Amino acid sequence: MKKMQEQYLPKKIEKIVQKYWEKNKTFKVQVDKKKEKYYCLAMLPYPSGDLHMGHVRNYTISDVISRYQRMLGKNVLQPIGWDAFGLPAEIAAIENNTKPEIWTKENIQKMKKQLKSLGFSYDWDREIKTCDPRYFYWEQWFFIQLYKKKLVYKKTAPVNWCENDQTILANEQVIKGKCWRCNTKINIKIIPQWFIKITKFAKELLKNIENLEFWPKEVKLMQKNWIGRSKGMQIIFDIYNSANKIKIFTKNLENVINTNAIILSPLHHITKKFSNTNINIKKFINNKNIQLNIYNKYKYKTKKKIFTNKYAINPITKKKIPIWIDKTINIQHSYQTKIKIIKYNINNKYIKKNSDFKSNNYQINTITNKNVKKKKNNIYYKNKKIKLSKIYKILKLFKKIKKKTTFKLRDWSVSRQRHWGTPIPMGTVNNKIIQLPEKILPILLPKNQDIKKKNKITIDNKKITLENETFDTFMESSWYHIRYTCPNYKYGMVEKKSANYWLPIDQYIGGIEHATMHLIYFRFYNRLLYKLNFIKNPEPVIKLLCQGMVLSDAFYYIKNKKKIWINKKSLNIIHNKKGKIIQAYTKKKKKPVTYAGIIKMSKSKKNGISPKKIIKKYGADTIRLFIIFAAPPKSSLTWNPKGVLGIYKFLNRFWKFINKHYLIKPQKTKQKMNQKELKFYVKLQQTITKVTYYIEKINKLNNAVAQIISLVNNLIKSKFCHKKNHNFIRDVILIIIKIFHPFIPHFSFFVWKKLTNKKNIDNENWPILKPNKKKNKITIIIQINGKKKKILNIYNKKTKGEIIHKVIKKQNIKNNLINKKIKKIIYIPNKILNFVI
RNA sequence: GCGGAAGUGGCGAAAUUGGUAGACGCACUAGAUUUAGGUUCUAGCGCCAAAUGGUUUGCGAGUUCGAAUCUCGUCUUCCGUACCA
Repeated sequence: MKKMQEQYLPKKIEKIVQKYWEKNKTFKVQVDKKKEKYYCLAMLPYPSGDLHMGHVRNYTISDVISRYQRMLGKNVLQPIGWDAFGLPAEIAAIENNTKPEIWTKENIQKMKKQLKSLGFSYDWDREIKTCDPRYFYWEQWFFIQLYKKKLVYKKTAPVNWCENDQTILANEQVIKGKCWRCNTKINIKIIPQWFIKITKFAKELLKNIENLEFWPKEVKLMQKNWIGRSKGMQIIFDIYNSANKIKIFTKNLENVINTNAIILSPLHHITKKFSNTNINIKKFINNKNIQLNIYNKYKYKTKKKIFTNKYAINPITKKKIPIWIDKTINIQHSYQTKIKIIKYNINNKYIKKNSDFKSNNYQINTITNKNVKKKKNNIYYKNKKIKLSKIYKILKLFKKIKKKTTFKLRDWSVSRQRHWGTPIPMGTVNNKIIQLPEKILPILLPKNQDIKKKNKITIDNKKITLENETFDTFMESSWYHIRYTCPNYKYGMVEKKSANYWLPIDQYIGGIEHATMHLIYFRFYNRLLYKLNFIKNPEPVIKLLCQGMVLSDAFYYIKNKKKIWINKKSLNIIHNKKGKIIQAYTKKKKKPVTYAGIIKMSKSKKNGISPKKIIKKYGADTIRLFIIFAAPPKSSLTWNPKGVLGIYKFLNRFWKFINKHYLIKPQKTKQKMNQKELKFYVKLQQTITKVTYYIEKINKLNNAVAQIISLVNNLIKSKFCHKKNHNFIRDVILIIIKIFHPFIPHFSFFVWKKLTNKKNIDNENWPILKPNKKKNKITIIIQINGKKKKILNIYNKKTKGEIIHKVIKKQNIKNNLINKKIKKIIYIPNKILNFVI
């Protein structure tokens, strides 16, 4: 037996272990029908440069779960790849005077190396790069299939337009209504774009949310609201002195009676008609004055609303209702749904501010919670009681009303006016749209990076003008989970045999920010592939885990009215006695800075911590263990350098402790456990049960680690370490190492090899210990009016009467009960005894 | 604006889902060991109080024998809001 290093040297051991895994392809998996499969997937990273802490967290959680499932004897698939197309590559290419593909490739190389240094158990043979033609080939092919099925179409839609740069901007590139580069005011441009008919599946996507048993309820709720089904009625309003009509959707007829204004979006077709005869409206709704995505009404500095001088006629009350145009109505939304009714509440700001509403003085019944029930089926108009059902019948007779169900969900716009993306496999011949023949796929990216130029090809003597736009990158990330099951399959999009075996994903892990968009597209795309008979499951994911963000301290000072962010390292920070930051100033110039609190790690705020440096200093196992231990996966995590050091010290202690005991050869004779050992054995058994529960049932990995750390510290401090029964300690260490393995795989790999002198821990099973029967100690809390007064330990079952009898003899209970009348005694067996006085 | 979530010591957090609030760890304090730092070990540690004890889960009400947990109101922070990924 070789002597183990006294010192814990993670750098050395981690390299050895990682090389072993790589050489032996330990985590390569294949279809094996004899084994139960487990597909564990973390959302694929965008190759932005270096790995950041958010990645480390996401992939560590995924790896812990994968390794745990592997120890349960399952065939675990944990793949990784790169979401390689996207806007940042184009921006970086311009800034660094390079090409997006070169920048992306370099980043992938860097980040791959960093991922490997963290010891994640990926099947690297399945690595996918979405910018690889072998990948997007099938995306283009599938789009053509959808086109054939009439599930895609082209229509006009608004985009952000910068007049100065003559480019279309992403929402992110618009800051406070201005271009982020040249500060020009942004306006909208309406251009033709490709759409996928996700709305056709709105009902199904909504209904199936109920079947997602192991998804977080907040995600399900957000998706429900995003799809936004509402059942109601469509009512037709005539326009006064005009042949035009306005269709209105409402859930409640009462609202219509009380309506005192109709508000149109600037892009509504009626608005356009009005603008033809009214210069003021024309000026007001000029594209230059309208912006996309205004969430808050008060962001517009200029006039937000304009009265059209037109009135609609309320089909119920026959009153004239003023029609207004409001720029702050979400354009994207109202572009389709067309109309909005103002609320009937008399306190509404619209009514208070605008006299036009006031002049329209018919009776308004403000509804309060109290009288809403009474009025449910009736309304009061001019003090007369009218049945709602009667109104409905009359309106229906005149064809002014019909039942309607609407959805908030809009069709998926997939066109992007970008170079660095999957080319859309469509074209035009003599201005007529055609799909490209499948035989010429994949359509590669044009060498010419200028998006404004259209390329032409000749096929079968036809001159085809190619679509110069590319797909939304959500397209790539919507089906990668399927391609991972057959990444190198040449004869089709999906190899059914592998897909049927591996899918659906058993555990999917990613940030909560993807709760609606990505995860809805993901479900939608999976459903499409299911409908077209490529895969067997309509839903992609059984269990979903959404992890929080990684935060850290941030500091800034003000220069020229701008915040200049500064890294913690170049500051002297003064804490108060209790450790709170009270002051900070720069090391060099002693300039005071402002503490911005604990915020999301980002390059721009200069508060990022490089995982690379931490790995170099303390090793992968330390960073893995810390990031899991520091916070529950769901909540955000604050980076604490001292906490990392604490974990490192802990691993050191554990390493040295093992070193002390493994050197002793196992004893041949079996010995019985003594009392202390038996007690520890019970704790070990309980710990395994808890750790299993925390990992598998509630994903509270931080609690699992807390349990193990506590157990190890208990072991190190225990007095039986130097007793004769070395076998006991050896056995205990081996079991602890097993349950610790998913978290610190290098550490455990090395220790296991040394202790067992043969085997590989990667093939070990999760330990199960039989509970050791012990005398049952029962703790009963004695309360007076629900407040704890005493803790009573009993060893044999006792009746309520016996316990009360015993308790009221105790001095402090006696004191509390003197001269008091006991109203009630509540007894919950083996738990609580509460005197109500 | 709309949708979702969170708020517990100096800090990260725990609380078996309505039943001992603060497990586990960091930081801090005191002592021991030590070679300067670090390491390691022992003890203490929500707040008030010398102490019996009292009081504490953003704030304000309510339900209950009993509330961090349920209900209503309110404040703050974070995520998303359809072209960042």
